[in-house]
Amino acid sequence: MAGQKIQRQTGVALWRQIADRIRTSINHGDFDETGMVPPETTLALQFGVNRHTIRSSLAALAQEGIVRAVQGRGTLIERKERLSFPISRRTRFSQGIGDQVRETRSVLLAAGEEAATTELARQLKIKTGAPLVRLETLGQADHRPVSRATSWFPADRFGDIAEIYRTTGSITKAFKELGVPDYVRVVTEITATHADEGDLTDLQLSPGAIVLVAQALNADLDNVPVQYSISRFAADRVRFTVEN
Amino acid sequence: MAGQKIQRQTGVALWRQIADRIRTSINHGDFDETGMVPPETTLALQFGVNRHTIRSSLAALAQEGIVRAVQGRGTLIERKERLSFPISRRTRFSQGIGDQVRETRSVLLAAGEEAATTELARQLKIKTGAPLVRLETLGQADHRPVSRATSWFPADRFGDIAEIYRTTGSITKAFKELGVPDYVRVVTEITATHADEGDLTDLQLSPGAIVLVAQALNADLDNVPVQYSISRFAADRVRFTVEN
DNA sequence: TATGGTTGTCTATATCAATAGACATTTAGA
DNA sequence: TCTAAATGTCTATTGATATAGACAACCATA
Repeated sequence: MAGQKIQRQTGVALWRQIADRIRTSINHGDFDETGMVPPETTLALQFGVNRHTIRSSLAALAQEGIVRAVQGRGTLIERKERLSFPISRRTRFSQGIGDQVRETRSVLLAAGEEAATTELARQLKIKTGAPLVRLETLGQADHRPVSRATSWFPADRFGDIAEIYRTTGSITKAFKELGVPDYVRVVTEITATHADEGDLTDLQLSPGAIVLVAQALNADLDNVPVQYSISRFAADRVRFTVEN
Repeated sequence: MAGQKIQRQTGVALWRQIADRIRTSINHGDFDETGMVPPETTLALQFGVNRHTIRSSLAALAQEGIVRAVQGRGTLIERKERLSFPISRRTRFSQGIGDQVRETRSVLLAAGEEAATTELARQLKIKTGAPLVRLETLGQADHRPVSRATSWFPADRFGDIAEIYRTTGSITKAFKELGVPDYVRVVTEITATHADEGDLTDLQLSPGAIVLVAQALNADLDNVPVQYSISRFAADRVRFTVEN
């Protein structure tokens, strides 16, 4: 556990800061030898806070299913994971993390049609107001939610993509059926922010958590934009890897 | 302002959540027409909180120099910025954002020698314990801190890099003097976390802020690793752009 | 100069966050 | 079976967070 001090009177409660730090340490493998978090009294000493504050932190982590406290023994680590998510010209959800998990799945949350806003039109190189298909999807790895994405497709070429996606569960396959045998990632923009209400429910996050936001543009092999998407990842579960 | 509700009893104070949201809206250009933040009473109504809570949020933003309240008129937007930071095979700090700001600068905070840890040795493809030069640098754009980085270089090839960097203020130039005419980014890992104490001081962040963390490996044209670095960016000031 | 809209300041109250201490309960191992 | 070490529970107190209401001070403008 790095010796960074925690911040007081910042609008972020100590128990939350400490919970975030312990979660990071778990993901980093700091406690792999024992498979347990250090005793509450030890942590309280390390962080310079009261034991009750540590208990609040561990309670939050237990709520997330990351640790489990056993009276008399200690606090066991139940789960640790931070998926490495490659971002490259050939970025696809399932491919990159396929070797890190047993099963990846993509679920359609919602679908609909809407007119292109100025921003979406600029990205997809179409006219403002042109019809778009919007898909809301949830990416899962081993039945754990990892990302939630909103994607827009030009409706003239991909009017039926929602239905095809619903049956195949794959954007790549849907594209193939609609005459796009292959596509590439043109650009990805990455930002970070606090989790909103949708993130909390869809990604099963605890409030105050951080999400990584990736805005991506995909194009077919003729360099014509086919998909613009905004994906939100649980920051403590993934890591983006940019291979150049 | 997006209609996301704010979270109560999460360990993150309401005033901080709201401050983050307002800052994002400012950066997004939501208030560009008036150049002002909506009145406190309006914001209180929108977020469903007391006016005093909004005042706490605006006070925090004023502390950051983002807004300035004027009695009788309203709260003026003083500054908005979110630099787009390209990540590519030829990523350098100054080049990518050069057209977005008037001046970029890099300052040496500290330098020293240390032995390679297992992790650093693996990245740089050298032996564990081999001597490394460590540089702590601060990247600035128009005199505003944007990123703080820790870099490691194999000492056998780059033993004098600290001194050369101190005079030139450029890694690229230092490499050139040491016989590396060109170098490329091999891989970049991107994560996000809360700001630590060093971030607060060096990046002039308010506590609880988010930082984007980029761990990067650079290699020379023979594909020999020359630099491993961990950079921390103020998440509300930058956006990573991955061109593929 | 009168008015409406805005920020600034004050008091009061309730709840959350954090500390402090004491003791019970459970487990593993000597 | 005793003991040490760990988590579980309880009470009490302090400071930060949030709400509520009232009013002052200031600005732009009709």
